[in-house]
Amino acid sequence: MTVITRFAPSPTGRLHVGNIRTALHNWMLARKSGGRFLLRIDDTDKERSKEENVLAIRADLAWLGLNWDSEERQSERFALYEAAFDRLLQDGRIYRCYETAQELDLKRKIQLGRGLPPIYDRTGLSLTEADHAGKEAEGIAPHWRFKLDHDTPIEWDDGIRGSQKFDPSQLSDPVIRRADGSWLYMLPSAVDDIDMGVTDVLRGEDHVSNTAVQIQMFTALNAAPPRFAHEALLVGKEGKLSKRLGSLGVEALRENGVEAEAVVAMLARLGTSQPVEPIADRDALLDSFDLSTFGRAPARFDDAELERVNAAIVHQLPFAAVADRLPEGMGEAGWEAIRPNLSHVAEAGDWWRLVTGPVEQPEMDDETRAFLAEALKALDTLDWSDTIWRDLTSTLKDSTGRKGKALFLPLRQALTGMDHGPDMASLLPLIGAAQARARLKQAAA
RNA sequence: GCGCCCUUCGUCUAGCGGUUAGGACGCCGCCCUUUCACGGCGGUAACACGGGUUCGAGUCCCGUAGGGCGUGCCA
Repeated sequence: MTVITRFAPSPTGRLHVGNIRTALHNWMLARKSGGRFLLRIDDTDKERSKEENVLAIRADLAWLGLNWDSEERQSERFALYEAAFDRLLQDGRIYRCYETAQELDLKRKIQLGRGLPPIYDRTGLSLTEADHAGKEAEGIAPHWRFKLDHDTPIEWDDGIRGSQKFDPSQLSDPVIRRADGSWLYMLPSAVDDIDMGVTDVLRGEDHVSNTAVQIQMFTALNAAPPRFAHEALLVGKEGKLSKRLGSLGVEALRENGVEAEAVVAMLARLGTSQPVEPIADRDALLDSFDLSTFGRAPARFDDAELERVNAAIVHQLPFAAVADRLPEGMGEAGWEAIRPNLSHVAEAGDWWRLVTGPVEQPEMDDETRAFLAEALKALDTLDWSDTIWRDLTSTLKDSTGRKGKALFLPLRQALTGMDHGPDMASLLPLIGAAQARARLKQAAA
């Protein structure tokens, strides 16, 4: 059977590392077996859903290379939810309630005060038709709850957490629809998973009790539940990295010059028993993807580690992958000479300036200037080639007797203006004969 | 408060009754490099605590401490 997974963000904000990780794992789960990966925009909440966020979510996923096979929007699927709602209503699995948010809050506080779990007391279930008529006469519309079947224990084999068991009587009947007719997450999600043929639901462990409830919804709708897997959440230094308070957004990562491949490589394996490695090859990552390697303890996300992975990824990037982000005129040879000194692609320009100039040379003493004049003369006797640095230094070594630092440091300083940087052997051919002469001349003067 | 999950080097983790407690990243050192970086090699470093069970416990049980999640007319 074809694996079908989905990523279902609500467009109430932008994606952050926690979201991305879940999206990535779902993408991997599908792609690994040639299955389908769906993007479902959970925008049932008109108030909080913003179109700009939908755009941003698409852009962020695209940037990460998490392509999706189809996109759906819950706001366009209300008819489906309506039908499921009617059916459940017919079957007596939905009932009307009238408590206000404040009343419910109070009830919970009282239960908590008594040391009891804050479970909805099902007052709505015992209302008579006369009660309902009375509310209607008062102009008070009901909100709706799904009635859990207390007699059937809930069980599933979680792809990460193993065997799970829930006693439905320890769960509140969830509100699935507000008085104004708008939908809450629970039912639409289950209905969509059925309708879209989702086979595997992989989400954060903050959803485990939702899964318990939704399994009863699947059953009530006469559908087989998908496979479920709940991954441990990521935590940061400050504590949790929740979807609400998430600090690290994709846009921030991008602005900081982090490569998409670095984000993917790190998030793919963080919290699994496989080491986080700078793997830029998606297929290699896919091959090693395995839910059984996922840990059950929250993993710490460290942005310093992401930076390290990023640097390692940058060192592997081929010229073609970055050509459009490099300074004007910087070819493949330039990229390969400079690449090992970078932690971000954007820094390429800083080093490239050593080639294009102008360079600012440090103060030289008389003796050094004399040596550089000697170097200029030596340069004129040599054929300019890719081995020019070696030719020049060995010639000077013989003629001046200088060696080591005394030999190469003045040359590096005169030629690049700096006392460290990329390998001179690959840099000097890029600087070119004319510029090299000009710089030596200037330094020797 | 209650429920579920979790706790092994600094970090991510392997381990599924008998191990010199393994790997990866970091860190330290060495090599390479006439610089820095890259790369190569080596080293450092851990079973949260207290009780059990057992010939034997990182591994099983109970408790304590600590952490995560849930307990929403959020998703």
